[in-house]
Amino acid sequence: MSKDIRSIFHEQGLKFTPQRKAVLKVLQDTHAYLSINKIHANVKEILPGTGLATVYRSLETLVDLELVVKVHLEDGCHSYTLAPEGHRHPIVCTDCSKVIEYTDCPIEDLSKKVSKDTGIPIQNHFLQLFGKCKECRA
Amino acid sequence: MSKDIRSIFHEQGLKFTPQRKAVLKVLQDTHAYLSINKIHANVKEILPGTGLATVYRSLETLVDLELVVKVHLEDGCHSYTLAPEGHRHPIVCTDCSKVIEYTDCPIEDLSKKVSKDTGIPIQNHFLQLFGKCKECRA
DNA sequence: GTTGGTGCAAACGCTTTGCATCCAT
DNA sequence: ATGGATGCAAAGCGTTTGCACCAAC
Repeated sequence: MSKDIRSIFHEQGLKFTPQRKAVLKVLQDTHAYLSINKIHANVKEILPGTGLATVYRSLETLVDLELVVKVHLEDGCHSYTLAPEGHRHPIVCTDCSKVIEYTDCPIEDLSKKVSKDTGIPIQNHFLQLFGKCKECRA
Repeated sequence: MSKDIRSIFHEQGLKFTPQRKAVLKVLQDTHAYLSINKIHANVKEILPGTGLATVYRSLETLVDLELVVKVHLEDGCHSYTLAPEGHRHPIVCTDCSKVIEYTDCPIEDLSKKVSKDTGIPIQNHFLQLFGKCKECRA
C-alpha cells in the first residue's frame, strides 16, 4: 500500500520523502481532523528535525494529490484529514474531534428537491455533522 | 425596523453607532456573503473615515447579537452575511456568491437516519449548497 | 458626565517565500 | 548528477489589541 502511494508521487514527478511519508502516517494513525500544529508535533516525534514550513508544503502536496482533505472546523481553524474513498461525509466528535466517515450521501435526493424548489441546479455541497462519539459519551 | 435593531443594541448596553449601522446596511443591501475587505470598502462609501478595525469589531458584535452570520466559503475566506430568520441553509452562487436562503431543513430526517446507522446522536450540522443562480446562468 | 466605541498604529499569529543546502531518484 | 525538497529565517498578510480621543446615551 505504501508502494501504491509511492507511485502516485512518482507519476507526478514528485519525491516520496520521509517528511511527506511522516505527515501521511500521522494522519493515517490518528484518523481525525488535525490542526497544522498537532500534525507538526506528531511528525517531529517520527522525524525530529522537520520544519513547520515543510509540514505546510507537504500538506499542500497531499491535498493536490487528493490523498488528504482540508476542512474548516466550527471554530474556524484549518484542519486536515485523510481523503475518504469515494463520496463521504464526516461526523466530527464535538469532544475529541475524531472523525467517523459516513458513507451514505443523502444529499443527492435533497439536491433534486432543492433544485426543483428553487430553480437552481445544485452543483456541489458541503455537509459536516457534529455529535459525540461512543467513547466520549461513556 | 431600524427602531427594533436599535433596541437590540440598547438591551445589551451597547451603542447603535453610525459605523455599526453602516456595516449592517451594507449587508442588508447586498444580501450576499461578503469578505471583510468588501464590507470595509462599502462601509467607507457611506462613512469615509471608518477604520478596518472598527469593521472587525462591528462584525464581531453583530455576530454576538445574532444579526449576522460568519461562514467559510470554499476558498477558505471568512465571509459574513445577514443572519437568516429561523433555521435555514444558504445556497451560494458559484459565480457571483449571492446567497439564496433555503428554508427547508432536510437534515432533520437525515440526522435520525445517521444516528440509527452510526449510533452517534447528531447534535449539529453544517450544510452549504453551491450552484449557479438564475442571473449567472442567463 | 459617563461609558462604551472609534481610529490609528503597533503587535500578533498563522502562513508563505527566498535561498543555500541536501537528498531521492 | 540533478532537480526537486528541506530547513531556516525573513517577509507577508489578515486579524487583534493598546491607547488616547470621541460620541452616544
